[in-house]
Amino acid sequence: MNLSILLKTPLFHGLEESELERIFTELKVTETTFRKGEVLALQDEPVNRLILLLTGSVKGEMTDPSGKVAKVEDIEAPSPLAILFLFGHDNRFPVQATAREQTAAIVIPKPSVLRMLSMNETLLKNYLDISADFATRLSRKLNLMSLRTIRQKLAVHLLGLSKQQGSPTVTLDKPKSALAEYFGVARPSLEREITRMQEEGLIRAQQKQVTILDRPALTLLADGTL
Amino acid sequence: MNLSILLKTPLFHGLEESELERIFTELKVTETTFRKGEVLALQDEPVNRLILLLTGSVKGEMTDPSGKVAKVEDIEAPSPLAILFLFGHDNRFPVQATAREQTAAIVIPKPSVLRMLSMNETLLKNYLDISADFATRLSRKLNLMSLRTIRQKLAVHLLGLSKQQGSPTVTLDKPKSALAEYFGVARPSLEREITRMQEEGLIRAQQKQVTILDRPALTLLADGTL
DNA sequence: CAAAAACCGTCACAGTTGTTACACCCGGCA
DNA sequence: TGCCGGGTGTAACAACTGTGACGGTTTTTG
Repeated sequence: MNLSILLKTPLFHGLEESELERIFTELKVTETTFRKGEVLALQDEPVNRLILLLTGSVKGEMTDPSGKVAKVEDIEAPSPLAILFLFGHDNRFPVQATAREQTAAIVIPKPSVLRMLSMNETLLKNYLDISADFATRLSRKLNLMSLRTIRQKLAVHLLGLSKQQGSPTVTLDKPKSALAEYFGVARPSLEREITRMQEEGLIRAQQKQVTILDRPALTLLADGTL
Repeated sequence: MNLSILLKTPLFHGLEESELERIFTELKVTETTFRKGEVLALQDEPVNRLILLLTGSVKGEMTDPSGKVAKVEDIEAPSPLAILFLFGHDNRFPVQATAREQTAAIVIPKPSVLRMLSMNETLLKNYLDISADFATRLSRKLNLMSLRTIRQKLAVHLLGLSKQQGSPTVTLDKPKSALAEYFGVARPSLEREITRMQEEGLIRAQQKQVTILDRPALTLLADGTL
């Protein structure tokens, strides 16, 4: 197994190769490969193992009882799968995971994960950090979704980007259609709101570049004061 | 310090008292008391310690730059504070935590938490389970908030309650006004939707009792097929 | 380089939701 | 008993958002 790839992943970052080898040997961890279209995990199946993607990518689909696909999420290697749902009571995969291409992964049974985390404090910290970051994103998105109007969501998101990029002029990270989907709103509605805010002089938007013109007003919007 | 209280909390459940004592002695964990109104944690302050409530309760407030209070959440002892945000990068308290009454808590610095979790596998599993359950709730609520219409939210929520209570007739856990707030919608809008669904024969609602009459239709709604 | 695909901006219209307001019921409490 | 306060049911109207559609632009890709 190629340990050097693993050492570059967030989960095993900072570990010595020898240490990792020791752990994997003791836990009898093995590598599995999936061909395109193969299913790594079924929706609603209990999560009893940790799946770590080494190469390739996986498609997460939420299929309804009626058979229609609801939500899709793509996960690229190297990355863990459903790390947040490995523990807890009544923990099941929220989506069905299917290989989008030839994909290599290591699969570690839940009890072994526990042992592994006990064996190395760095590993434990990495695991906790990854979980927490995931949870933070979840929490942030929940906050966003809790906002009433598209205007507010835009305000919050733009201020966040501005803070993150350290400039009043921000570059949108995704196409606007994807942004609309992220907000959970229709694309034309998002466009309309951008147009309005521009007409009102709150922002200036050209292509993927958006400049914040009236920060105080945006802040008020984000606060829900308005 | 009263360890027997702690042993009943989810985090320390299943541990021997002697074991817990050993851990706390080694980590030099101490108990702190807060008077009513004292601040346990500031909003946006980096989370560098785990706060475990022993007795009393805490009020979580999200204050805006303008000084207005936005969201409130209450946490009763015994319970950990912001357990999900202890790790991760750029992890800060999402709310300001203020004691609502005389409150006792133990505060464990982040490095000590890591050591503690390394020392005992049961403790580690408890911690991971608690985090995961929290994340699951978060995820579930996010799903709910992602639904477009109030009708869908109601369908999902009712089906969930029905499954949980094991009966087609469910008892609402909160007053309808609180339910509306949980959904993030206006109360009259929720009432209207309940009325409509009753007129259409999907449910029968009287007071806090709601009976599911047309489960297939509700399921379709929940799937987003409709 | 040309065709295909993805993205963008905009519109009219329909549907859903929020707002505000009023009446009612019920339990606690002086 | 009579005055609250919280929770409930309902209504009219305004505001916001989604839908479906169209033409134009940019990017990808063979």
